[in-house]
Amino acid sequence: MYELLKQEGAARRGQFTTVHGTVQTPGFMNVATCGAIKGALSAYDLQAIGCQVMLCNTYHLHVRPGDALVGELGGLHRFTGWQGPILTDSGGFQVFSLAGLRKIREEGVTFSSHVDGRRIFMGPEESMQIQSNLGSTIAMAFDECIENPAEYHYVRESCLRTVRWLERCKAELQRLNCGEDTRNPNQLLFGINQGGTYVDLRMEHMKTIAEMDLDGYAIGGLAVGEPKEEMYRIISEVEPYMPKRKIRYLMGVGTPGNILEAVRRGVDLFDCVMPSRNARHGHLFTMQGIINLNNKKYERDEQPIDSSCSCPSCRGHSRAYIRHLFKAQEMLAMRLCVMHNLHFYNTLLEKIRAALDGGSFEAFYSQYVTVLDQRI
RNA sequence: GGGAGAGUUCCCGAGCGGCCAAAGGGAGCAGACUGUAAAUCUGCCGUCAACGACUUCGGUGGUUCGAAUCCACCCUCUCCCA
Repeated sequence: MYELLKQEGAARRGQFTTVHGTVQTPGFMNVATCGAIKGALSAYDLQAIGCQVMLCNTYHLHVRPGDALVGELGGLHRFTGWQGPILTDSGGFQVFSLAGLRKIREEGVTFSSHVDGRRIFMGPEESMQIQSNLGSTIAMAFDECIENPAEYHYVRESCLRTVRWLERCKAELQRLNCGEDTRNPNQLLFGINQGGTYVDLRMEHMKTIAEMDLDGYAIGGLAVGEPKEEMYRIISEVEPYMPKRKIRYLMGVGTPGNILEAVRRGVDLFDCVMPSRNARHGHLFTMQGIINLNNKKYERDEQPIDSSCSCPSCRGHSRAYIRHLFKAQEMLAMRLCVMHNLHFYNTLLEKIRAALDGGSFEAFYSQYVTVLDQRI
């Protein structure tokens, strides 16, 4: 259940209560596609970096180790050791990212497994069954994340199909939640807005799904190649049609600046692989901007990654040391950097919440919106 | 002392008369990354006044229109026999 606590312009401060705990919003969800944050972080580490929600992936866990196995072992919470809220993405993004390996039909999508090539069929029902087996707190509707650019006609047909798929998802999850052996009878369902870069299709689609009384509403299919101004415009245009009393999630976004802009336009939840992936590649986020620790200029830099940061990595580790660990290909380099970047994202959202609480979000926004995405 | 083999650009290592500034790795330097097929991928990597020029393949001479590639001697290293 979403509760709106305070508003500054379109920006919302709220909280979202689930059976696995309450999420303070705006909030960031930490991506653990295969049940773990890449970079050797355990569920225990998630507490240290201020994680509120863990995000796992339906397709990936279905391929390996198999949702039946996870279910048999008590579901994702027990399996991973993370007791807080878990959101499972539906596999819709893989319809986009595994484009070369799949075929879309009305019933669903056939994938060639990226692991062993075997054929995998996933439609709305299958996606819900898998997510039910996984026992996540929040299930995402199975959608088609459309590539960009795409033809108007194709996008319109795809949106209509995504609506039909959403109806099937909702019906299937209701059925599963009533089952006797269900892992989480309270499993929630979020719908996903699509429409590419066509504002009229976006609005029409949003209006349609807004009437379906879902537990939350996501905007998908953004940050897939379009200019960021276009993404901001689409969020602004679609936002008025999103239910005010439901939580709103912008999928897969983004840079710290993107997040600030989206919060300002009324978004509550985010997830992104950028902090973890970039960390593994030596790119670190700080309140002063972005640094690349691989650069020679940090060879003798005794400062921590970010002097104003209180994460475990910034306590007692210098840039010079972590740079050395990268060059020596020590796993600790990635671990320290992933912890820092995720701590940074979770803390950034915490700062945004504090600003909203204090009525100073606009000031915070203008101070940091350009600084944070800058290379220094 | 005798015999066999090897010395290539920062390192390893291909090349064995022109298509060679010299394959491929590695190292180094820089860039990308947005619901993760990503500890990945891309670019640069002899020098310069740079769509061209110059200097490189242990050293010195030589053969040839042309040599990293062939010949002679020398230096260094490795292995085998004494």
